Amino acid sequence: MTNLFANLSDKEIKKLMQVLRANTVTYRKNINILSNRTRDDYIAIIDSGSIQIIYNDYNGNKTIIEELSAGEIFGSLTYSLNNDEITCITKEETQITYIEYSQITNDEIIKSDFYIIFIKNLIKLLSDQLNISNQRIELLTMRTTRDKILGYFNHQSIIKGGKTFIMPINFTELASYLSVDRSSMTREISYLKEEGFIKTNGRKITLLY
Amino acid sequence: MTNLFANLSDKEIKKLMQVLRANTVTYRKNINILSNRTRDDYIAIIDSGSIQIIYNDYNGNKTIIEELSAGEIFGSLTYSLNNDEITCITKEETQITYIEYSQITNDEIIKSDFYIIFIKNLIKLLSDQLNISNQRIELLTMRTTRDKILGYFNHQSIIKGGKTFIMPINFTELASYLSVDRSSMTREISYLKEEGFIKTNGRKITLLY
DNA sequence: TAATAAGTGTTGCATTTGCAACACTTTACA
DNA sequence: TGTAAAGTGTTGCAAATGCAACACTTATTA
Repeated sequence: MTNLFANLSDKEIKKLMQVLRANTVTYRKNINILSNRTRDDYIAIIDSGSIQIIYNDYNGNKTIIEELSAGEIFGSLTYSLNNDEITCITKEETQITYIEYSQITNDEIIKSDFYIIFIKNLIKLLSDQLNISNQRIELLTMRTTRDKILGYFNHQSIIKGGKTFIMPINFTELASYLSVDRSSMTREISYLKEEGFIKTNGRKITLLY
Repeated sequence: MTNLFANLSDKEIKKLMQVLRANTVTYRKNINILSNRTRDDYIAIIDSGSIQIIYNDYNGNKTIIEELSAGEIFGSLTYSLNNDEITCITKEETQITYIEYSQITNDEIIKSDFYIIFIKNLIKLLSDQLNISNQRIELLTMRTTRDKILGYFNHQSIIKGGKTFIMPINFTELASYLSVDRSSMTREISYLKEEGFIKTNGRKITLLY
């Protein structure tokens, strides 16, 4: 279950959902989930499955900006979704819970015992998402593919606490995350290996500097 | 004053700051404001002035990731600042208010009348910042300089509600925002003008498509 | 387990881009 | 108001990158 409900019992979660007037929808694969929603402010929580956030170009090109999976949130709190340049497509069967933004301070919930916990969870969730976005900006602003790769590896190394670590995503996904051509990225990684900066074995990376 | 205190009277703001145990610091120009802070979670609000968030490369290069000015927030809620790769430098004399994250749910503030307003403001602020970050990611993930420029112009056009608009930043700042070489960007804009996609007059842009 | 899909690594080539070095204009401020 | 600083536009060139087209390996699943 998502962090929005951390430190709450099943019973409290059930109550919370009710008080928040949350509603849950299940979508099949490849559904544009925003097509028939209103423009009101809302929070969408991915209960299960995953979605892609796609930018539609002025001349029909599509760019995958981001992939979100279970536990993550999106909606007007995280994206300006009120234009037709952005679409959200389910990658698989996906269950989503919607909460109207205005409900998070309704009279009933304010009085409840677990309101502070819920608010803290929401702030934490937004904050985490912001950290994730800013982390990615940090990499995307780097000039060269080499810098992006090393920037990513470096960050992983810090997180995992060692010069050797296992990448949490595959190389195809990494290329997409860094927004570079996959084959160019592979080429650059080969150079890095030749020049003795790194060693790789599948997703296992070792920094040699 | 920042949005964190929207819909609150001066008196309430003063009380709030006190209850939150907020403290305000003024820095001179070119000061590394994180150098002597603890690693605890905190929110930093820029009261006046501006700062740059800078990434320090593995071999000494510096990349300006972002510039923040009055009213904006940063801190552990928005950036992972607990490593020495990131530094925050004041661009001018800058006043910053710090609030410990743990204080936002302390016993005293929870009981206050204006707590709900404060919480809504905080969530709004985080949410706005997240929208700004995600908006930038949308542009940074685009393949070519041309796409980034048109993506930016397009977005401005939507915000301003017309094919003609005034850019809120200058071209040098735009190049930095899109993370492309300024001269390459100027070249690409020239091509766009030649090919009849756009017209420019200083910061006034007109889309012709 | 056979067949299909997804992921990886390589390479040639054209294009895009960054870099450097200009000249020129506009803005800031002592 | 004069001078320095900041911003703009241009261009040649080298380097980096995207694209396309492969072959090959590793999952996935009917």
